[in-house]
Amino acid sequence: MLAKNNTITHEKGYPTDDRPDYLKTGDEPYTIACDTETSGLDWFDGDFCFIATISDYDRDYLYRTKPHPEACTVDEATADFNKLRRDILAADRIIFHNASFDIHVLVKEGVVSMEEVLAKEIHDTDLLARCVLGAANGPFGLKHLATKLVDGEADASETAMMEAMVALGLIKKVGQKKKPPGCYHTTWLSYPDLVERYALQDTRYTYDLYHVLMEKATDDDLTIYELERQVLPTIIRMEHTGTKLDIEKVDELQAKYEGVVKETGEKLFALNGYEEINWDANREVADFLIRNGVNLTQLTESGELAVHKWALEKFAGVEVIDLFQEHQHAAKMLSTYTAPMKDRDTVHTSFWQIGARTGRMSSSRPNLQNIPVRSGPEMREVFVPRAGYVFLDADYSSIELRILSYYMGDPAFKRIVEDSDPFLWLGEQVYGTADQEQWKVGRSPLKNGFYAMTYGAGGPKLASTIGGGMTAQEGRDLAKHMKGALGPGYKQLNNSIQAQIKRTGYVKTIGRRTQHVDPDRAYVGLNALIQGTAADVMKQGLINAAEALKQFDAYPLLVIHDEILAECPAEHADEALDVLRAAMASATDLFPLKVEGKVCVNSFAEGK
DNA sequence: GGAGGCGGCCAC
DNA sequence: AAACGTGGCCGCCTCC
Repeated sequence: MLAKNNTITHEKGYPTDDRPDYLKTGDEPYTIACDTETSGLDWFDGDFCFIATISDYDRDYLYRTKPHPEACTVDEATADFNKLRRDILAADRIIFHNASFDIHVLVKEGVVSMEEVLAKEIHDTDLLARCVLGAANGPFGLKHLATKLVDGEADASETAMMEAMVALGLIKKVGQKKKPPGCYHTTWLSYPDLVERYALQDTRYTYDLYHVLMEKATDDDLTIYELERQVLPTIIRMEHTGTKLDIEKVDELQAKYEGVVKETGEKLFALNGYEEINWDANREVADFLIRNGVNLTQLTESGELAVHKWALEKFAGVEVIDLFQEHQHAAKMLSTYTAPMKDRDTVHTSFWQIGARTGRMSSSRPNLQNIPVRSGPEMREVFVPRAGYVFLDADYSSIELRILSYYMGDPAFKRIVEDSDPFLWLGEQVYGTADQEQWKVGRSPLKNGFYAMTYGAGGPKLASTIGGGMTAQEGRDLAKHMKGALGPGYKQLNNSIQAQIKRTGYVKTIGRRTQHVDPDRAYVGLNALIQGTAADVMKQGLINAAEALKQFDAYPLLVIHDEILAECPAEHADEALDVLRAAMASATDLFPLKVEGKVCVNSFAEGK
């Protein structure tokens, strides 16, 4: 049974003597690692920090920032809080594991201001690990990395605390991931020294991990890590600022989609002989559709009858199909998009700075990088500029094609990409005429097909991407023609990338970012190189954009892969847009970048 | 009840 | 010869 023990002090929580010398870097700049223990994960929404820990080259420090009935009075917590502030401000360099979260917590608690902490040299062992080990080689949790690189027993350190949580009835079993709100705080109240030892150890792991990874890092790794470090403050500020929502518009959309669900639901209910049916249960839906005369044939991965929209495409116009599709779309809008926005004035997404293995960012809770646009602009009307501000929406135009032409190095193709509409040119090459009326495939599907091909699609996949009843053989022919139009440079590039992957297991982007690719999937190499290079460009562009927008009191809010949404005082809109476009375009001079942009007075919907 | 797989669908 | 890529997240279902 776990014993309570409130008497330990935390001046030295780690056996420092047996650590290698390179971890004991007492030199300037004065370097600390810092970690916070919080009641939950929503830094902007009511959670609080009860412990902070700092490790430097030879000591571990604990700060109880909230009182504890047995271990810490209000006065002691106040003293710890003030000491924490002093010690953070005394550092030159601060290492976090996932800096974004801890910085939000420290700022929200009032320990330091955003400007005070971002003035430090901030490091992040999550980003560093992804740069050094390769972003495809996760997981990147602190415990996992520490076990691999610092202390083989690190994984076990969590077990004791999990046992305490089980003893308290907070979780069912050791290893359970989902924990109730305030779980760590509640555990601290009963087992303070246990939780505090755990907190101290994490910070020590973070400090050591930084030095171990720095030892391993190549010059290239440090180059790309430095880019990540430079962009980090902007991303934290974007999360902190958040995006304003039109609450009434959310209500309006919710009411509209609820109406659609109700109306289509009632008609479908009637078609099912007034028997209840769960429209999210695919087996039930398949049975229902068959009973209504729909001849389903396409199968899912596991051999069930598929009811997804591509399988139902050929039945378009059949009443039961149209009703079902409309019902599902409305349900999707409600559950995924309106629900997380409901009754919120501002939405603070979390960005994962290296969220994708290629180096792209991802967004979650909620994901603001996949707000619907193809089915209509209305969901984007929910996102509005603050009073007195407008949005600036700027995106890199056909950046992937520009990167492809850069890597191909073919001057003629380069000119086509830079000076004309490359997809009109492509259609002309494929169909032998500039007259689009005579093309079998229009510009837009051709564009989709082209990207599918460069990402490794074969004939059948290409055909299904383009749709319109194209056969697999026609898909193969089209791929052949498109490759022919690109000239020998395309094949040479693809071959050399695949050869390098089979030889070394990776390729490197222009930002020196390593793209590890499974040699058995070497055909994804071109995509990895292009998408990764686009990510490098965007990150440099975001750095430039944030800096350039400052003069107008404007700032970025969102990054959607090749697009930046910024907020700007209305009176500077036009000038700031020009500056933003120029800043993004100056991200690299290896190839010309074209940036298109719009001022959106009312909402995000005007960007498209 | 939680974890994870699956089917499905939104974006670039 | 053939293989589209990168994500997040919804609800259902099965397993434990």
